[in-house]
Amino acid sequence: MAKTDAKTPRERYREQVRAEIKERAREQIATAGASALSLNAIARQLGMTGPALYRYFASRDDLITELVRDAYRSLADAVAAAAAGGADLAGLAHALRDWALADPQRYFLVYGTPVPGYHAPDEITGIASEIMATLLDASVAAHADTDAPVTPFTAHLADHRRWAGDHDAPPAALRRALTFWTRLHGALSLELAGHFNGMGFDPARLYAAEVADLLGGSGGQGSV
Amino acid sequence: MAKTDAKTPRERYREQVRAEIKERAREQIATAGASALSLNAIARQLGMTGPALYRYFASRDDLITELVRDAYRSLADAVAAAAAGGADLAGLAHALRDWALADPQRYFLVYGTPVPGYHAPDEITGIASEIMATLLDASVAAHADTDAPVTPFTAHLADHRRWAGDHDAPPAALRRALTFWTRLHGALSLELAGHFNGMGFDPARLYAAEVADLLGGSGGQGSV
DNA sequence: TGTACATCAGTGAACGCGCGTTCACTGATGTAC
DNA sequence: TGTACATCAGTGAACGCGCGTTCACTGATGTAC
Repeated sequence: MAKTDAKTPRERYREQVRAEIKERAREQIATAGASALSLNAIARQLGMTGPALYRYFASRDDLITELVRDAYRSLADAVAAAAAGGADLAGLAHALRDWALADPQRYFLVYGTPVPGYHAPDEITGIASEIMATLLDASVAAHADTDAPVTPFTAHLADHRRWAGDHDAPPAALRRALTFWTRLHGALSLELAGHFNGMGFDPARLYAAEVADLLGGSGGQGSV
Repeated sequence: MAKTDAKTPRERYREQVRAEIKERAREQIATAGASALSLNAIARQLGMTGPALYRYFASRDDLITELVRDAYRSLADAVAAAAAGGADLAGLAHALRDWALADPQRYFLVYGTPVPGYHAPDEITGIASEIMATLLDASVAAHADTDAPVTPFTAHLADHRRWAGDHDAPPAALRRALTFWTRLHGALSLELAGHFNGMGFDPARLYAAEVADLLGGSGGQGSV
């Protein structure tokens, strides 16, 4: 084992430089948005010339695609780690928020304004499925499903569950996972984009209220 | 009256050219995203040279800011028109979705990834307040408030209602208006960004279910 | 109605810039015998 | 251990490009008397 994946000094150096390039790229994005990312500027920060970066990334687009993939991967890992640590749906929700607040621009790399015409590589859709699967597991574990009423939408989901893969979650759990995703994204993305600034209330409380509502003891919207 | 706001031919011409510039700008944004907007390209499409545009807009940033303001204005008008036409909260929700689907990039001009460091002019925050006020009106009219339970979050909102201006909506209505906004934005923005693509279910039904849930007859998440 | 003047839309040349990317190369690091 | 060769990170020059913006100007449109 140590034999096969032993790394030569050159390999280790390569990986380190790649990592530094990405790090600077992330800084640029955080500072001025993804569209401002410049290979030449990154090279300058690393004390190199522009063309040197082509030893590490085939093109600017390649670098960005890799940053997007890393962001997805990081989110999937954060959620999976929380689940592995025994978190329930509420725990996942707060892991999600922590992850988002730690680096808002990383969040927008995943959920921000799409570039028209851009199509995500398969690897990314695979990671998205991973996240969904973790959500579905927690959603099933959130019980309350046995006596859940059948509604038009849960019925629709029961018939259109391609996105759930081969997960055997009951319709109410499908609905809960989906709602978890859309509602929390709504609250989070408005918060991160600054739309709550100056409004006066505490975004963390809004978020907590939405989470509590999702677990939906009694009365839906308005119960927390 | 006809005297004071009568427009000279020159004024009418100016307004028309300004409108054409904005129209082309919107097309560019819809095609390649806001970062790809180019004054020279717009001028070319209008059969002019680049510098001519400076008769109409002080700078590229100025043009973009105006497009953002127009987008806000258009949303406020759409919502106000629905309300004036007697729409209830559900009606506003569908007016919002129609507006968003009519031009997704316009939606992202309002709710998309923020440019770090950009601060919206006062005029825009004013329009945002208008929208909120319309939402609050409809939220109050959505009754069910008398017997609404006091929750930690509604109590918090009762104490932090700066965003509601001098609207006298009761706490449960504040909560409903806010939730309306965040939940529908969550569902809409994921749909518009293409995150539901290939998942199999019908986004319109998801949206409708969230709307029904907001009006919250019986059982919160899971009732529709 | 006609002439003299003011307004102002649009041009064309120019400035300075930074970008992504290619290419032939140098020189250091690693490998084989 | 030492020599010959291969690998490969990084350079520097160059290409072609398009950008936003300024400036002095031309020429058409509108205004005043």
